[in-house]
Amino acid sequence: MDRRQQKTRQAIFEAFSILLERKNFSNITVQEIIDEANVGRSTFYAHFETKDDLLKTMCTDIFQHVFYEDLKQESSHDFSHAGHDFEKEITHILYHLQDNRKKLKGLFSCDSGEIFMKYFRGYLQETFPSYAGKLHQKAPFEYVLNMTICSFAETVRWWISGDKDYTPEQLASYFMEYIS
Amino acid sequence: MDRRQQKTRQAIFEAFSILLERKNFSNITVQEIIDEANVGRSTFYAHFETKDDLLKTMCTDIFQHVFYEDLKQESSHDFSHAGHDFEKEITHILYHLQDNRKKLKGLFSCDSGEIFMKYFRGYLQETFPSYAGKLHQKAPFEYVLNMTICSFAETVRWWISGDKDYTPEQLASYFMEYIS
DNA sequence: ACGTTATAAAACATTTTGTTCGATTTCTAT
DNA sequence: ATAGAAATCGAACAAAATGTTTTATAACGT
Repeated sequence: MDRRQQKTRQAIFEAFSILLERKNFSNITVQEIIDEANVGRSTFYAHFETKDDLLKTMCTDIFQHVFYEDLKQESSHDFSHAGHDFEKEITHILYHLQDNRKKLKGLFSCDSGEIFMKYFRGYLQETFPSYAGKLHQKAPFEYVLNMTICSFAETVRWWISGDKDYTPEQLASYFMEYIS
Repeated sequence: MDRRQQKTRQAIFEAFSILLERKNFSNITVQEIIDEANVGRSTFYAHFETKDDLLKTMCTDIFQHVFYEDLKQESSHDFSHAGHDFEKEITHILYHLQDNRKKLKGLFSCDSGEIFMKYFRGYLQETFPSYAGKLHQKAPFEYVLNMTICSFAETVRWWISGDKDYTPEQLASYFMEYIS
């Protein structure tokens, strides 16, 4: 990828991130984004179809890092094998999310939050079913799984949006206690 | 209130509700709303400042009914007295929400969902703290309360959005099992 | 150093928004 | 029933935002 493209892409991402902390996604105009990012109008549209597209791209971008590139580098995470510890797994994800705190905060805010959480839940669908399956409850599995995923996503949101100073270990233990 | 005002207000609410099931809040134009509602442009703006205002008004409108007018008519709900049963309380709320299923479904959908859930959680803040206070967990009260409220809101969303045919009693028991 | 490709800047058509005004209909109170 | 008040319609309008196109310039990779 061309250096210039990387630069503009990054500039737009950062500008967008900053603006999201200041105001709602729906009230942000393309004009404001390109002013903050200091790029031309046509350049924006060369990279993204619409503002929605920008948001979606940013979501996949972040989660791609958190769930694949970062996590995959560490060897100790084979979800499928028997002795695997769910709480440890959660803690690891929290560490990687913590590293992206700055980028994440804006995305959690009001309008964009809905889209962002949708993506987040999508990625959690890959990790959580194997754990939720072990909980034997009277409620339908479908319900328990959905709730477990939502609860984790909300836990992270509460942590990041509220600037809570808990460590990943603490937060993971609170979460585990809550869903147990 | 003038009959004409009631009629247009209702027509706009219904049109909006129908459109929300078809497409995202942010992609709905005022033009589409007034076409569907069959009212003039100036009439729309006589009732609501903006599309956002319409959404907010509709949210408060619904919850006002569900949490005050409907619930207050029944005598058996004194949250403060000692023998009060949380699960019964939940069940009651679910009954009233069920009556508004049609109106609610659109509001839960993507873009509007974030605003709607915010209002929903706001109303739950009045009911839930007294219950969440009784759960003694290691996690901060603030966290447990937030999670309990979110979990209930998500439970309702899952129920309504997914057209699940569980009775309020069933759903309440699933929820109670989940948070216990 | 060369051809290629991204960007900037400005101009533009289009869409959506929100306002205004006069004519018309519908309400309420008497 | 009727007169006065109030809400609606519809059309026209200004303002703002979107998305596209063009050309010249600058930065890139080989």
